[in-house]
Amino acid sequence: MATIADVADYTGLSRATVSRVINDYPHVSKDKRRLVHEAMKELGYFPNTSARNLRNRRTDLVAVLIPRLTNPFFTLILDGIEKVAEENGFQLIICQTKSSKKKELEFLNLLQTKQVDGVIFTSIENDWEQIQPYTDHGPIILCNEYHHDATVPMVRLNQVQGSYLGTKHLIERGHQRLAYCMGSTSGLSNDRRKGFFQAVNEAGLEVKAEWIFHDTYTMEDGVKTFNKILSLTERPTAIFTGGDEVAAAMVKEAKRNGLDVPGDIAILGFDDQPIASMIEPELTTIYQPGAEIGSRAMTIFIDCLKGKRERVRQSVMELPLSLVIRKST
Amino acid sequence: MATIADVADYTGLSRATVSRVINDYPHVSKDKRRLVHEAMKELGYFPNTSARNLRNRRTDLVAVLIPRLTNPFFTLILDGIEKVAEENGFQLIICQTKSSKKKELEFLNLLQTKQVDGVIFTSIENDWEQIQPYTDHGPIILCNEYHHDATVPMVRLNQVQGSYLGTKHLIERGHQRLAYCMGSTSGLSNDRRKGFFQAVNEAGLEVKAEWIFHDTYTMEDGVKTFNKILSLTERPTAIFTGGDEVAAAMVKEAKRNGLDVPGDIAILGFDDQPIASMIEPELTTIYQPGAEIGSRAMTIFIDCLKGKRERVRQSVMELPLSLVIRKST
DNA sequence: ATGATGTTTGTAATCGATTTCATGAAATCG
DNA sequence: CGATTTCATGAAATCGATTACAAACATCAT
Repeated sequence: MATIADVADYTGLSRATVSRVINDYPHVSKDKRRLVHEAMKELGYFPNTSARNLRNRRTDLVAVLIPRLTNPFFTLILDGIEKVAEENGFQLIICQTKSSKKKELEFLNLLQTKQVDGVIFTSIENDWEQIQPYTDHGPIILCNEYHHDATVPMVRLNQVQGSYLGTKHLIERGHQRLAYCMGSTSGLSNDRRKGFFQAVNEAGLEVKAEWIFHDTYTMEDGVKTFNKILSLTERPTAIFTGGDEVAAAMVKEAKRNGLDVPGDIAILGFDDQPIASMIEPELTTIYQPGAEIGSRAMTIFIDCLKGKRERVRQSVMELPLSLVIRKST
Repeated sequence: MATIADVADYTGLSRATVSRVINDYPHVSKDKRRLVHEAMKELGYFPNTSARNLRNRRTDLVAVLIPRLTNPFFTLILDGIEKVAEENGFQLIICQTKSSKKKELEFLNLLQTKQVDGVIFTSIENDWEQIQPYTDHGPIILCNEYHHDATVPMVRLNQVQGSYLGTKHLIERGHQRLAYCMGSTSGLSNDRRKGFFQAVNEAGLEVKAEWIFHDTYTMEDGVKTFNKILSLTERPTAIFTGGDEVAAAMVKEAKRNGLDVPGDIAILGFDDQPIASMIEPELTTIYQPGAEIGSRAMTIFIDCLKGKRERVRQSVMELPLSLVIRKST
């Protein structure tokens, strides 16, 4: 492969001048500029990125930590990140953590070894205490995650507001007995729970303990939980779910039981995934602007890198969720 | 940041010895080895990747070209690629082409400038003629794509066999009048068409021209096409579709029209996407082993890089599709 | 003791760019 | 016209590692 020295020799100029041409610096005469361009083409020369990175102490590479590539919500975030990255000449390295603490830390090596300029987390497994030391080595942004004591910029979704919105919608449709059905008890769930009860309390409604369900992640879980709800003597007339899959499964199960949705029972999804508009009736659900938080996070990242923004100070940007009213409520 | 020279100074050893310790070479005495490790920890030293890459003439980075990050089939491929990459110490740079010829070529710059060791295409827009020159700069693998005149390894799905399988299944269920409904007229579509007619001809069935539909990509298209089918005087009893979304839309529309699936009309999906098992009735569909071709492609890539395999010779690996029988046929 | 062999370490070249500083030539100014 | 500024170019240092080669020393067989 041809190097800058080859181009210099070929043209009879110095490496410095060739470099100036490559980087389009001023103070190079028209002829030499042309001469160099011709030589580059003639020799099939391309600047070596590793050499440039070494010298420039930058790689224009960003590591994006993502739990699962096959989770559409995270690829949506990735898509948003990519858009801004592409516009600004950054490349992304994908780091699939599979929600493993160990892997997460391993990927942070990329930062220490300067293989990347910085890191964007789209989910975080370790405690902040573990992550904090790495902030010395470059910008770290939390996207779709919130850690109380994190000393970096965070972009998150306002889950409280989102589930408040959805719950209020159910109440406005006249429902008095609401079931709440969630996955884990993570920070995300807590927020949603908070929004749910905020709306419920505001309306002066009561929610019985037996109307609250946890550990409902998959479609199978959804079917099980739905049947539990059916068997209740005082049965809720609306269900707030933690995801569209679960909601879709419930709709399916409701119809199998001869119930009309939303006539007999209303079901609210979460996430506005493709399924939401594919089933009958189409799901009313809550849209999370995944691409949007990705773009925002990347924009903030770039600002940090350019020093336009403090990178080791906590800052929180919160984006609202929105209600997508369809036919299931 | 500390450099190898700092570690050398700190320990009173030479950079060479420190390097030997970093890379775990033999012929370093126990004490010095320990000494160096202590110094590295003490100084917070991490080897600089750009410097190593420059010297080693490798980056352990692979560019993966993908049309859309939000397309689940491609993220499945990506997932397969990632698995093997991770096992072998490679990182992936994602290059979203959005099916643009221009972007595709731009990303190939990464190869010329040695930012990556090679490239895996999961879709290809340009003619091979445009791509061919880049093979000089490192391994290029085609994954999920086939170009007749490409001089590189290709891993592809046997679409002919897949659609033959699906069509045969419809015929075995007793259907005599089959509708065929596809998206574009790309190579992929041609293959599927071939498999379809292979099965149809084998069974001695006739397919009327009016039972063939094109340009059916989205759910809306699916609804439209379905209604066209409904309005036919001699109506097909089974529909072979180009994707699960389209099939799902058709199922929905069939039910809306009071038709029983599969009783009145059978509908076959393609791709086995999550929706397939979420709708009622669950879709019979054709599974494409996306992760599998990804893994295979990455494995081949590594072999090429290590010189274990010719990298500028055409080779084709074909993986079979399989039928997932559910309730819609 | 001698030479052969193996271990441990260091010196210096190298990978391929960018950039500081110096220098001479050309342009501008009073 | 001399002084000053701007332009065009090159020499050489630098970024931070790896490695070929050489040298010093220890080990071992003869």
